[in-house]
Amino acid sequence: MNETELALICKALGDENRVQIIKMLTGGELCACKILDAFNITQPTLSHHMKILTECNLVNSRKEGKWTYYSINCNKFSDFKSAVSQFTCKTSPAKKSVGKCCCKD
Amino acid sequence: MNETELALICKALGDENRVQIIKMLTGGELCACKILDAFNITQPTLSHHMKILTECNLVNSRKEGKWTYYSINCNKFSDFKSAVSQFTCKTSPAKKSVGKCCCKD
DNA sequence: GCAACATATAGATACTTATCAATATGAGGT
DNA sequence: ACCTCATATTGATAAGTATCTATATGTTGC
Repeated sequence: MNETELALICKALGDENRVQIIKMLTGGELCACKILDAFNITQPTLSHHMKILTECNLVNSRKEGKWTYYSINCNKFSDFKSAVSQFTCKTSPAKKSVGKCCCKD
Repeated sequence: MNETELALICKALGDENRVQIIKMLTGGELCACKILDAFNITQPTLSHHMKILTECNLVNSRKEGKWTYYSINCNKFSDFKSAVSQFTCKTSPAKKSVGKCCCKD
């Protein structure tokens, strides 16, 4: 996963409502109305959030009759998790600057 | 890590410049000027991005003389990674709706 | 076909954000 | 003290976003 896509997914998760939605969806597929019940937002607002989550492919949608069901896109979500985990945390020693910035070496 | 904090960190990572900055910092501590060199942005813009990254504690800053050095806050970053990985991906079967929404069961 | 329902879209508004130019702050060196 | 350099802050602006109300679309049942 490249940085552009990673940033896009992070942006999608950069809203507490949407994090909560993802959390709900980890329990399995849910219909929009059920998600809506859990929040203090209007139906169009939920629709907006779901669009953001589906457009970055983090969430799948499926229509069945009148209802729309949402679920986590496991493949994309795994990609995201592994992209995040690839940022390994090296505690490199600080470069000693002897009157010079590191940049000027 | 609660959802509020997770969303805050994701929002910080929801900008491609900042993702790139984090990526650079995985190689170890860097001074601001070196980061600036790598981007096509002005110095105040970088300062703005670094503020966002430090205010959510994803990045440490350290002053040494005229220079400011940035590094990843490994603890916070680990917390973030584990919070993300805790969203396990259950591929639960879709609830069969027989003329009813799942919500109305 | 029509009414009821679930969801999406359009349009408006308030808020936030990314960016820049200009300026301030603070540290070192002369 | 003054100049230079690195970074932060301020203020402005354009773009993006979260939310709402109102309306459109599409489905189901009568």
